[in-house]
Amino acid sequence: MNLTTSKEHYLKTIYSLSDDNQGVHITEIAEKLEISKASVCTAMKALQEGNYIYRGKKRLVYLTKKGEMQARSLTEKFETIQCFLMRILHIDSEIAAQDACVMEHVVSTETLHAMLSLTNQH
Amino acid sequence: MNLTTSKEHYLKTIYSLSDDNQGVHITEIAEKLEISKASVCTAMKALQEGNYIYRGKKRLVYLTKKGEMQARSLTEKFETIQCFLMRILHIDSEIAAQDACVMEHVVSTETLHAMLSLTNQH
DNA sequence: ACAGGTGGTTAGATAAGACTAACTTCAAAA
DNA sequence: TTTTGAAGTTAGTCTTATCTAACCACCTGT
Repeated sequence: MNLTTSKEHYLKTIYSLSDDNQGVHITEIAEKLEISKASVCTAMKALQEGNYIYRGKKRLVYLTKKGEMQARSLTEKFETIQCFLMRILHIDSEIAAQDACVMEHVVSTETLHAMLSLTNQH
Repeated sequence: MNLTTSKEHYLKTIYSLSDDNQGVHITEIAEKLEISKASVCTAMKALQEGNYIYRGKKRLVYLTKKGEMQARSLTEKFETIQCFLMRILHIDSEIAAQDACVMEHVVSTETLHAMLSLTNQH
C-alpha cells in the first residue's frame, strides 16, 4: 500500500492522539479529523495492510515501528515548515499551521532542509 | 463547478500553450501533461461548464476572461514561489519548479505575499 | 441477566480523476 | 470526390476518499 496524503494524515493524527503509543480509538480519530467513523475504519484497514498500524486490545489502534517512524517524520516536517513560516515569513500561527499541514505532504527534502537551516541560523 | 488542483493545472497548461489565446488542441494539452486525450476531454467539459474555457473553430480550446484571469493568477503564484525557493532558499530550479507546482494550489495569500516581499527586498 | 449505549464494522452510494478501447468527425491529400 | 489518418469523443472501468444507514459486539448499570 502506498502512503497518500490522506493516509499520512491519519498516521499523524494517531501519533498525536496516542500518548506513548497507548492505543487510540477509531472514534477519537474520527472526532479529531471531523470525519465519519466509517471512513476511519476503512482507512485503518488499509494502514494495517501496509503494516503502519495494528489493532490491539479492545480494538485500539497502535502504530507499528514503521508507522511511528513515518508519523514522527511527518510531524517533524510539519513543525519545520510551521516554524519557518512563523519566524521567517512572520505568518500568523493559525495560518502557518494550515499551510504547513498541506505542505508537509508535498515539499521536497531540499526545501525542507533549507527551511530548517534558515530558521535555525535566524 | 469548483476549481480543484487538477482543474487549475489544466487552466495553467492551456494558458502556457496558447500564444495570445489563439486556441489549443486537446492533444497538445494531453501531451504536455502526459495524460490521455480522454481525460483532457472530460476535464474540458467541466471547465466549459464552469465558464473557464470555450470551444471555438476546429474544436480548439480557448480561455474565457474568467479562465484567463485564473490562469494568470496561478502562473504568478507559481513564479512567486519558484523565485522565492531559488533566491532565498537556494533551491535548484528544477526542484523549485516541482515544489512550486504543488504549492501554488494550496498556499495562503499571506504566505504568498510574504514570499514575494522577501524575494523583492533581497 | 438483560437493556442500552458506545464503539466498531459493513454495505452501498457518490464524486473526482485517471485509464483503455472503441467509436466518430473532419480536413487534407490523392 | 473519396479515403484515410489525426483529433476528438464516449462508454465503461479503476482507485481513492468520503458519506449515510444499518448492523454487530461488548461493557455497564440497574
